[in-house]
Amino acid sequence: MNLSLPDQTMHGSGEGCLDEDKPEVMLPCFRRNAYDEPLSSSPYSSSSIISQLLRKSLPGKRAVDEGHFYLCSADSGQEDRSSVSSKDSVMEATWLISKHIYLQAKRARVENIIRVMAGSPTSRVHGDGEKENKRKQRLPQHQEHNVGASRKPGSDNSSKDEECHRLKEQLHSMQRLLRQLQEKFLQVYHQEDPENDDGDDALDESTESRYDTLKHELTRAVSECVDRVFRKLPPTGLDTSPPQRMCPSPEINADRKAAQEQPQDDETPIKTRSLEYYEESHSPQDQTEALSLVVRKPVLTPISTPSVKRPFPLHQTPFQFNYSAPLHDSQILEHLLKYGPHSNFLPCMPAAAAMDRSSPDTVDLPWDAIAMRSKVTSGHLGHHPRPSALGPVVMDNLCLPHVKLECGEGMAELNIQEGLTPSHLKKAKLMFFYTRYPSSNVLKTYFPDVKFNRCITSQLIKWFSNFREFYYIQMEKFARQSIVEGVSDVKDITVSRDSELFRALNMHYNKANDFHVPDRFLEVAEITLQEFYSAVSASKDSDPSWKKAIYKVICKLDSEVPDEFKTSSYL
DNA sequence: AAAGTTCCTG
DNA sequence: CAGGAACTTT
Repeated sequence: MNLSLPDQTMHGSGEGCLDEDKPEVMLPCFRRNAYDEPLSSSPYSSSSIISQLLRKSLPGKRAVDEGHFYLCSADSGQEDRSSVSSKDSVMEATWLISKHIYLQAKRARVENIIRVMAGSPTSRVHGDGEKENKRKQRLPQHQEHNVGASRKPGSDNSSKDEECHRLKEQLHSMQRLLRQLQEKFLQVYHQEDPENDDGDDALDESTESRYDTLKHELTRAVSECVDRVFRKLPPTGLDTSPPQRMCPSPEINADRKAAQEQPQDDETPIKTRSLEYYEESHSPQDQTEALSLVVRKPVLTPISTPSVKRPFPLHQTPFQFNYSAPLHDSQILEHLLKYGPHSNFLPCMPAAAAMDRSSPDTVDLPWDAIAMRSKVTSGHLGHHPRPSALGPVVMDNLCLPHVKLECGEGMAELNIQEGLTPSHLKKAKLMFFYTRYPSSNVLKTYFPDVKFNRCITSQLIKWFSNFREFYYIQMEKFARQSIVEGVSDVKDITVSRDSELFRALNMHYNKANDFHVPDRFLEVAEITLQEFYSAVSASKDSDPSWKKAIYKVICKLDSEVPDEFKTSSYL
């Protein structure tokens, strides 16, 4: 059956916002591809999707392998495969993949609906259930509700509803992740692109391979996601949970308390739920800090090494996660986003990259068995000599079954994770060590997993405003204190990691003390303190706006926030 | 007018 | 930290 997909999805509203549920937001050149016919007769083949796509769009052969996708062959017949093509092709591929996923999933859903309807003859024939009115201009908050013919069919067909919801959720989840991936691609390119005057051949080379790897992993991940969607279609609209492989016990680092707070997904629908989290006792003192550090740890799989590989470079802050919503299946993508393609630590697809070398079409691993979720609270407030090395390590992994969660009942919208989570707050705090006055643009790029709107933006800005407030209050306080203590020379004003001031600040922005505060911040703090000291010493504080001058100085001391922070849920 | 800040409160 | 008022800046 050739299910031509409804095409009302093609009114690209120019450009602009990467509004969520608009998978159609594609580059023009992808809008009219020959997607109308199923790309593959076997929707369950998880790997060759991209290949098929490529083969389809370009008769030529050399496509996938080199990681170079020449997609718009039709339009750009004269396109010279010069240097630029690589970059563009990657992005295009990304978009294409995105589109493809959407269509595949959509088709899956349609099939599902049809299948369901087959069982209930009375159902309306136009079960198209999908006519998302991309009306939502702004005020994104509001729930575009869940289309779908099976919205409130009556009192039965609950399984049908669930399926639809689940599918849609997955779609959204994947779309969001894809968008993030796309952004990441762009970021990466924009970073290494501008003036490569450094002209290191070595650098170029490594960059090249980086992209290749990234691309391949993305491709694989996407394929998996698509495949996953299909696998999810229950033959009978019911249980599809594949055999679940329990995850071995996690290794818990002694110095870490474990997690708590289990998201609102308590009522996990029946089966699928295997062990969710390993709950460890956690010190009551930590309770107050709703923040939890979550670290992914490789699930022990046949191939994973016995020793737990540290999921992050020593010099780097450990990744912490905190999903405020149940994870979806597209964890591979999430992983890519968070850890990057070179993390050598693919919890979702254990060593997929590594082992996959030989068989491109491999990976038939049941997601349910691999997908896992780790969680851990940021316990201890103790001081670690090497915070960054220790990091929040304890975690637990679990085989997260697939989706569940139907938010409440009305479930006006899928779990799009609209708001900012405690993890975001934590991340923002750490970012403060680098920038005290981040522009909204910076915020946008550093919080790729956040769907920005006025509220979110203001909230983030407000956060930094609050951070600054605390910061300046501390500065003034300590400046006055040192004056009282008789410090007579500005030169005697210093800020080291041993300083009380630093302690206070660190406690505020890095409570868990698992982040290595950059030296630069110490410098900035010192300068700030000196500014306050000088001002107060000179009795400038008599002027109602004496702080303004200081603010002006400080805002110029902002520095770039490390790229690691750009990953979606870093921290 | 809108965005961004600071300041003050709770 | 969120809200809101007041003010500055664009």
